Amino acid sequence: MNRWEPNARGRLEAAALDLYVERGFAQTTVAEIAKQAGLTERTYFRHFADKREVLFGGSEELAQLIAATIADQPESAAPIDAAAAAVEAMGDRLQPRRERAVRRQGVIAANPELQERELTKLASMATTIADALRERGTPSPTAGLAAETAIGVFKVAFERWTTAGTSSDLAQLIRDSFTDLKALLAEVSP
Amino acid sequence: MNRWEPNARGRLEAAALDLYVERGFAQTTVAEIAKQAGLTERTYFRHFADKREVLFGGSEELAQLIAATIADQPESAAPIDAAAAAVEAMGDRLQPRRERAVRRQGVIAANPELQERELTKLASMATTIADALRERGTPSPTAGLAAETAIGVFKVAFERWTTAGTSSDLAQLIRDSFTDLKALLAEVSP
DNA sequence: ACCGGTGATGTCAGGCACTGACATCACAGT
DNA sequence: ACTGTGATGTCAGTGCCTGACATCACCGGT
Repeated sequence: MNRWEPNARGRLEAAALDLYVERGFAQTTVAEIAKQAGLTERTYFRHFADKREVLFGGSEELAQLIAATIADQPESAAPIDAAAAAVEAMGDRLQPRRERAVRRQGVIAANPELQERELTKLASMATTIADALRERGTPSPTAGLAAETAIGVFKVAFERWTTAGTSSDLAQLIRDSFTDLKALLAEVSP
Repeated sequence: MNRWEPNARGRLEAAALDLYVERGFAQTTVAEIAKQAGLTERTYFRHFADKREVLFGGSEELAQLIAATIADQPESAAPIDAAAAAVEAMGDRLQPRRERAVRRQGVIAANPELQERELTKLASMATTIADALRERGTPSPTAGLAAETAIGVFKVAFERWTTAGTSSDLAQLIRDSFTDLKALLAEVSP
């Protein structure tokens, strides 16, 4: 194996997912992941900040998608609608990767440390949404609230998606969940 | 110092908060915390699962409060109202501890690892709320959505509370945030 | 007053995540 | 060929966290 084999990062991601699925997150060492990818432990830590991060690669890309989607919304769109559009766009982006997403989610569901990291990523996306809303003039507290709400809806829909049959459509589940939420808040006491 | 000095757990919590505030989370070792509390590192790890957990002591107690509050709601209360009552009860519980909460929040705000743990605790509370709602007959997806929404509101209100003046009332801020959210969703496109 | 059980603490050894410092290698442009 | 640049390797070290076992204070029974 040449020292300069291309795509070291991708090889590390693949090796890690395989090993985490095969023998579990806690039972896998970073040294093993690196070895399977034909690299050393030290190199792993040059590509990923810690043992968990290797499972959360595309986050920055999704953040960009969110920001772009909200920026593209017409001015007339209400903040919550713009936020909804952003998470729907995420749904569309994730849809083709459903099989990998399910596999990954299995690993995450089996390990609290990984769930913790996932929550961090979702919170970061909420921040991205809120910032993008403020960028187009939404008042700060409103933006935060809309973002939190949108991410809450996303979490519920994503959970439904990964545990449902192959044919389910994430973006549609997101729309359904939003509808549910509106009904929920409509029956609230004034 | 006697080996059996009482309240080892409390001493560890106090020592940890002091040291984390004084020199930062990363620059503090568990051994130092233990020493300051008159204990050994090994004993620290018998009381707390890891270096972060020492800052999140009252979580189980809050979970109980949540469950009890929701169980006490009249049957006529809508799910979202029951969830709101739960987070308001949390607000009342935290209000007397505001000073400590602000201090703690400063440490957490300065460290991503601690923010990660905080998100985990909040997610756990969302689960507690959802379970309590299901217990009183709320359909499962509705319960999850109401819980996520209530926690989202709590986060926004808590943020306002810790960054605002001394006189602010957390429970009131929670109610205000809920009102804001209703307004937000009322202007949504149908 | 002794005595054994019980639970909290101490001691010791070790694995593994993660980091800093420095060496080494492949490749690109000159 | 020469040299700079960036990715990788090597090495040593710190600190988090755990298992196994010893030790200590207290409590209840005798």
